[in-house]
Formats: sequence, structure tokens, C-alpha cells
Amino acid sequence: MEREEAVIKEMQQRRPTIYDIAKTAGVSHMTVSRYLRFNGERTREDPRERIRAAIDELDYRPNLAARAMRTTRTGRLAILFPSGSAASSVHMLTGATEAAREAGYQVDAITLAGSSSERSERMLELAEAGLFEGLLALTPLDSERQAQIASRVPVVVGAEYDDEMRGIGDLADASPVAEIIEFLAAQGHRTFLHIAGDRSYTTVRSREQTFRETIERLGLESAGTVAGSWLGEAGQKAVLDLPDDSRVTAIIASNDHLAAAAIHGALQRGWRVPQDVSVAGWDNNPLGEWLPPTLTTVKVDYMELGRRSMARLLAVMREEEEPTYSESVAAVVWRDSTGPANPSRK
Amino acid sequence: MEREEAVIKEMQQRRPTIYDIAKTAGVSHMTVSRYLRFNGERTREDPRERIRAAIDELDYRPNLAARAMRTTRTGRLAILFPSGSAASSVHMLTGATEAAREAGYQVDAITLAGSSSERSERMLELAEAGLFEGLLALTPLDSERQAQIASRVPVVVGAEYDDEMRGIGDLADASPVAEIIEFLAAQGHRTFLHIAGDRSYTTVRSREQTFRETIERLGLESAGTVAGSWLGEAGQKAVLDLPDDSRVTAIIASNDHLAAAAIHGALQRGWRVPQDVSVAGWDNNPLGEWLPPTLTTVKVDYMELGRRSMARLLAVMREEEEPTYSESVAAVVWRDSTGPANPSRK
DNA sequence: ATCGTCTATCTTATCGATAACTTCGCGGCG
DNA sequence: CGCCGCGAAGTTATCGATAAGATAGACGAT
Repeated sequence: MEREEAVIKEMQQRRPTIYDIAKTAGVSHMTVSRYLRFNGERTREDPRERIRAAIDELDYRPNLAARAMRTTRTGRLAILFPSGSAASSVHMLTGATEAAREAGYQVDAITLAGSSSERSERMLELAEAGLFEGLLALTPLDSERQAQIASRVPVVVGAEYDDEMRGIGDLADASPVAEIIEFLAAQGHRTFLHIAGDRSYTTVRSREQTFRETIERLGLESAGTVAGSWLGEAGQKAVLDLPDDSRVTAIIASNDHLAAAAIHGALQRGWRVPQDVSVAGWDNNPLGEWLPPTLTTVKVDYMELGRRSMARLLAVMREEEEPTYSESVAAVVWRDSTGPANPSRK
Repeated sequence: MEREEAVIKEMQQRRPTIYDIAKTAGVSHMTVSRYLRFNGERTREDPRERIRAAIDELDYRPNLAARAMRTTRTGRLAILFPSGSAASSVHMLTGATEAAREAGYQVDAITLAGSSSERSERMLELAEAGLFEGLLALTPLDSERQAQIASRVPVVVGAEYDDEMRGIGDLADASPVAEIIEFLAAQGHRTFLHIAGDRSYTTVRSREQTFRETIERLGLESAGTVAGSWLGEAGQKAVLDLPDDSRVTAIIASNDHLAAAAIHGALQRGWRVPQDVSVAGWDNNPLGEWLPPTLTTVKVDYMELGRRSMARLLAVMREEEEPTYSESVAAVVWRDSTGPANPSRK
């Protein structure tokens, strides 16, 4: 008796399988499998109804692990983030997930912690675990590892956090920095300061490089780059530390937070913004629109960026050519913190 | 010949299994399995070395799908987000992932789109797919579905986006609103305006309710609640629409963006902040520290929130009691946008 | 009437791992 | 000397699904 009870209990707890469905519907498990795969289209009316009823009654749902093992088709993709990643990644994730869903895939986001080699190791595990059909990495990998991973599963590495700063990705596209400098130069600005933020970010190094190149290309003067920290205090200090006779009339900051702090520092010194000094940020923080003066910034369409990254992965998986895009995902938003240079401050 | 070539090619492409390892090491597959599970401790020196060499040579990695099917232990948990979720979720994810890693689990983040019932449906699939040992849902579910899901796999529902606004979660904790109001009332404020944001957010409704209850409890006067949108313009308009003889001296906004816009509106009207009107926000946007005046706000420790949510899930999985916390994850950050009431504006 | 074709269905094998049980080899002890 | 115990290694079964091949029945062509 006791034995029987235990069995019953187990039957209640165990999840139903296609064999259970088959038994209650009075068909073979293969008929159930076919019913599921072809949505009942290759099944005759009579057993089809019984199968449907059985599925309903037992509340059956397929075991994806078992299916994945047999087919290798899992319908799942993974996006890998570095663990300390920024808020923007939510929007990238949203865009990537949308693009994947349209192609019939589910997306899992996985954050990777640890050193670059540890991350690569973990990524190899994921690539070979048989759970995912493709990986979209927004974290850089050991380059040797990367080839190894890609030999098993399609992998696309987004550029956002690429340690080697290869300018392959949209996120590393710092062209708005050039656009801002060009425009301000046309308004008479000659001496520029760059407040760069934490150099461990690829994007920071990329913008810094663009800043230097553009200054040089246009024959302008750089008052240098201040880097090291994302803290507002660093931006403020960068401005307070300028000599009194500094000819800086334009400040390019790596994000809106640093830009706002720089404006604060400028006002502390009695400089007017933008009459005495122009300041531009990056990120389109919503508060920037309500600062006095409203903040010129760069708006990045992270959702589109995520969509494009995913499109690249899907193209690789289908062995198609990777799509190219003419439109940039970043655009300058001109507001009141930038304006013509003050001739008296040259 | 051709046949042979194809076979060779397939052998190169196919991922190695424990059987491949066993063959090249000259042992049975079970010995390999034991070696892997017990880290070589129950294997004699001689075969152990050969197995290790074989694993190294073939670059073997276990197929998690197969293992999961046999054991049900997968070592993976999933966190479910609603698709349009906020930036804060990155930090929650980070915290939750950390807590899970400490307990020996990997975490996948999955965003769910669609209506509440569609999300529940998809969640049921995930719960029954055999891929995850537990689910942490930050999205509300049909309540009937929830019981069903939980019967198969441990599930914890965070309150952040709970449609029914049951005050179970830390994120719905609007007590800082009460704290702000109490403090301002002690400084002589009598009439309060609430700018609430989009009411489809649980947290918004929660704060609105706390606002109303606190006003009533302290016998203060409410100038009403403005709700409907997260756009800054809505916050600005809320202030501009106040009658000239309005006795409002304190404005509680649902986030820093609305608060900054409200300050802007107040300044447009010629009101000084905080001398004529005090304004408080929510979210601790970094720019708030650099606004003139610097913005009083509420700082929420989202990482801790994620950690706590995960701790709840882990407790449920271990059938332990859920931990309780005495410390709030939200704290008021007092800055210059709030101050004593101006007696002449009563 | 018989045969072949087509389709729905059933039976058996398989994916890659672990569980359960069996066998083997070695050393100690009566 | 033979038996027993014990741990390592081997054999077979199993998880839940799909693949491949076999079978049965309906139907049209010969």
C-alpha cells in the first residue's frame, strides 16, 4: 500500500512527457511528437482531438533540454555582457531581443564577471554547452579564444567594450565628437579641452582619439585631455584647474554628468556658458534638457544598436553577408550650452 | 574515398563527447563521467592522466543539455524582466547575479514581451522546459498561473512591476516619500503638489498612495496629483498651471527628470527654489548634484534590491524561511532644492 | 484481383550524459 | 589456501525528445 501511494505521489509530481500524452490519448508517442512538430497538420482528425485533449488535461509542455539534445536546434541565443555594464545595455538588450524574436529566436542575457580570460573561458562553456545556437558578445575576448569559440557556434563580438579598440562597431563610432568640434571651430573656437572619463572604456579611448585627430586635422589647439574617472568632481576640477589666462573656449566631455560638473566649475569661476565657454556632453541624459543652460549632447540610439548587432549575428548564422548601414546611430543634439566663441577670450 | 572524407570532416566538426574521450583514453565512458563528477578523486593515477590528456587534446566540454536531462540539476536560474524595463534593472540584475554566483548558480536574464497572460504563458514554458532550477520574476503574472508555475519550479515574484500593487516588495516601498513630507512639514510647509509620472508603474501608484496618506495623516493640504507622463514637459506644465495665488510650497516629483522640469517651471514663474518652493525628486540622477540648486532626491540601492530578491528565491529553493531585512534600500538625499517654507507664501 | 504509391502510424535507435548494478582485482584474515 | 570486503572500472538502463525505417490501410492504375 505504502509503495503504491509513493508511486502515485510521484506520478503527480513528475512532469508529463509525450509518452504520458500518448498513453492517455491511446496513440504512440511518435504520433504525439508529429502532432507537436507539425501543429497537428499531419494527424487525422480523430487522434488529433484525443491528443489535444490529453495535452490539455495533463497540461503538458515539452522538455527543451531533451529536444535540444536530439536536434541541436534550441531556438535560443545568448547575449553576453560584462558584469559592470552600463544602463545603456538595457536598451541594447531590448533592441537585440526584438530583432531576434522577429527571426524566431528567444534571447537570454548573461553577465560575465572576472578577467578577460575568465570571461572567455566561461563563454567557451556556453558556446559548447549546446544550449545556444549563437552568441552575441558585448564583452571582449582573448582573440585566440574567439576563433576557438566561433568554430563551434556562431559568435559576433560587438565593439562596445572591445579591449583592442578596433573600430569595427557602431558604438565605438566617435564621429559626433568630430562633428561637434568642426561646428564649434566654424563658430570661432580655437582651443579645446577634453574631459574623457574612465579610460578603461573602449568608447572613452575611441572618443579621445577622435578628439585628438580632429584637433590636429583642423589645425586647432588642444588644452589636453583629463581622464581617469567618471565622478562629477573630476569634471569640475578639470575646469577649476585651468590657468586664469587659459584660452579654452570649448569643452568636450565624455558624458553629460561630467559636462554638467564642468559647467558648474565654469560658473564658479565666473565664466558664462556658452558666452565664455561652450560645453558639450554625451548620452542625452533627460535632465540635460532642464539645466541652465540646456546641455548640448550626443544621443545614441541604443535600441537600434542592439538591433544591428543582432542582425549581424543572424547574418553570420545564416551564412549571409553582414548588413551594412549608412545611418549613424549617434546624433548631436544642439542646445544652449554651446555657441559662438567669445573673441575677447582668444 | 569520398565517403571517408565526409566522415573525417564530420569527426572534426562534431563536438567530442565522453565516449570520444573514453576511446582515446582507453577507458570506459563511465570512468570519464566519474572523473568529471568527482574531479578525478575516485580515479587511479594511471587512467586519470590519460583522461586528462584526452580532454585536453580533444578540447572537450560537457553538453549541458544532456546533463540537465539526466539530472534535472542545471545550475541555472532565470530572471524575468518585462520588456520595457528601466535602467535600474541592470543594477538589480548585477546584484541578483552576484548573489546567485555565491550560491553556485549561473543566471540568465530573459525579457518577456506581450500582455500579462502571454508573459505568463511564456514563463510557464520556461518553468517546465527543464533548463532552470528557479525563476525570479520581476514582472507580474496572472495569479492563477503563478500557482501553476510554482508547482513545477520555485518561483519568486519581485514586486517592482506587480500589477496588483501588493506591498510585498522593497521597490514598492515608498516610505521615503513620507519621510520627505514629514521633514518639510516640520520646516513649515503646508501645501504639497505631487507630480506622479506614468500611473501604469506600480511604484508610481505606490508613491502616490503614500503621498495621499501622509498628507492626510499630518493634516496637511494637497494641491493634487498630476500624472500621466514621464515627459519633462508634463512636470513643467504642472507648475506653470498652478494658479497665481497657489499656496503650494513643496513639490514631490516621481523622478529627477520631472523634478528638474518642475524647477525650471518654477524659475520661469519667478519663484525661487527653495526659498519660494521646495522640490524633491527620486532616482539620484547624477546630474542632480550639479543642478542649480542641487536636487533633493531618493537614492535606491538597486544592486542590494537584486541581491535580496535573489536571496528570497534561493531561500524558497532550499525550503528555508525567507530572509527579512530591517534596512530600507531607499534613502533620502537632502540637497539644496528643499528648504524651510516661505511664511509669506502661506 | 493485384500491385504499387501515398500517407498516417508504429517500432526501434539515437542524442550525451548519469544512475544502478555487475564485475574485476587486490589485500587481509581465518 | 580460499573466502570476503572494498574500491575502481565496466555494462546496461534511462532521462525525453526526434530520426529513420517498417508496417498497415486507402486508393488508383493496370
